[in-house]
Amino acid sequence: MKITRKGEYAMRALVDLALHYKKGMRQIQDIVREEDIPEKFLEQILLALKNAGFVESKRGVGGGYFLSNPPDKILLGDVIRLIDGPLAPLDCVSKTKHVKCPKEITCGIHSVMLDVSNATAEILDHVTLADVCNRTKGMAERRAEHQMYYI
Amino acid sequence: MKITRKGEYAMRALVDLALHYKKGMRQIQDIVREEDIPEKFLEQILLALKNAGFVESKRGVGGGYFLSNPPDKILLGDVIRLIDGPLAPLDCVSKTKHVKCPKEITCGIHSVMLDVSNATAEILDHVTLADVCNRTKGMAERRAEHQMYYI
DNA sequence: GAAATTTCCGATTTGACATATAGGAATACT
DNA sequence: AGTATTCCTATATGTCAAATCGGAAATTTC
Ligand code: FES
Ligand code: FES
Repeated sequence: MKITRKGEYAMRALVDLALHYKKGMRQIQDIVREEDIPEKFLEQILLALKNAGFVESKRGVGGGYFLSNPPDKILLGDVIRLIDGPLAPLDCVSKTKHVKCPKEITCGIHSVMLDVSNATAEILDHVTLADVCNRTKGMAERRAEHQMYYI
Repeated sequence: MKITRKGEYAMRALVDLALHYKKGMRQIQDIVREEDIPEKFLEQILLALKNAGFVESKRGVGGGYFLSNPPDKILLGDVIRLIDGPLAPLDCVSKTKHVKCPKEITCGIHSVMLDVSNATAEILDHVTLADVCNRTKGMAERRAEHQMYYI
């Protein structure tokens, strides 16, 4: 699983929306300013996220985007699967797999990559947008504490 | 970390060499026949593996390739890093990283991806070529047992 | 020492895909 | 009507994966 810019932008945008959950609409421009993402590219991404049901939107003046569900109900793994495809590092390990290795049934490499794939999914399918926000907050606080020693 | 064909071929070739460790030279043609890999492509790959010290070679009649070290001393993680680059799913998490997220220092996504990266490395930096061979053997045996019920 | 075999090495090709950008249509508010 | 905002499709651009080509260098064999 390689996470592309598109996937990274999608996650960053969703985290941004999570931080503003239940605080009204959030417009593309707002997210662009906050996250430094190419506007037209983000437009495409939000559209995909909308079609997949992660976010909803409203057009016209005062419109914008907002999460369809609470941040603690959105798994990072699902976002990545939508934007960047399977979590598995090798196609032969993912569901929509093509047989590539001539001896797949007894392929040790396949077996190892299955382990990797499961370990990755185990993490990404348990981390929610809310968790990401909390991590960010925790890191910022711990950093602030450290700063205090130098005041 | 996305594993490319090149990386997959590299691993398959090394496993093939591991299975013939201390049994003399193994020529490109032999590996091609056994593993169904494009010959000229495999040539490039073996050359890279040789320059990195994983294999050694001998030219001319009766020449070929062989592992520089015993199969239980070669880690899958090192092979993948050489051929396909960092194990991390995002560049900002790898050593040779470029700052991409504007708030990297307190980025929750970064933190999660670091976990993923570490989990992946934990597996791939403990699996050797010998382990892969054993897994293959184990799978084949278990499969053979199953077959017996149908005889 | 000529011929056959095998690895070594750089250049080139091809197609796919990542990363956008452009331009306008549709919708909603004032 | 006019403005703001999302929606949608098409197009451009560059990079890289995946291979192919052609010959040079080394080694053995005869
Ligand atoms: S089955 Fe995927 S590498 Fe063998
Ligand atoms: S630091 Fe990599 S996504 Fe934020």
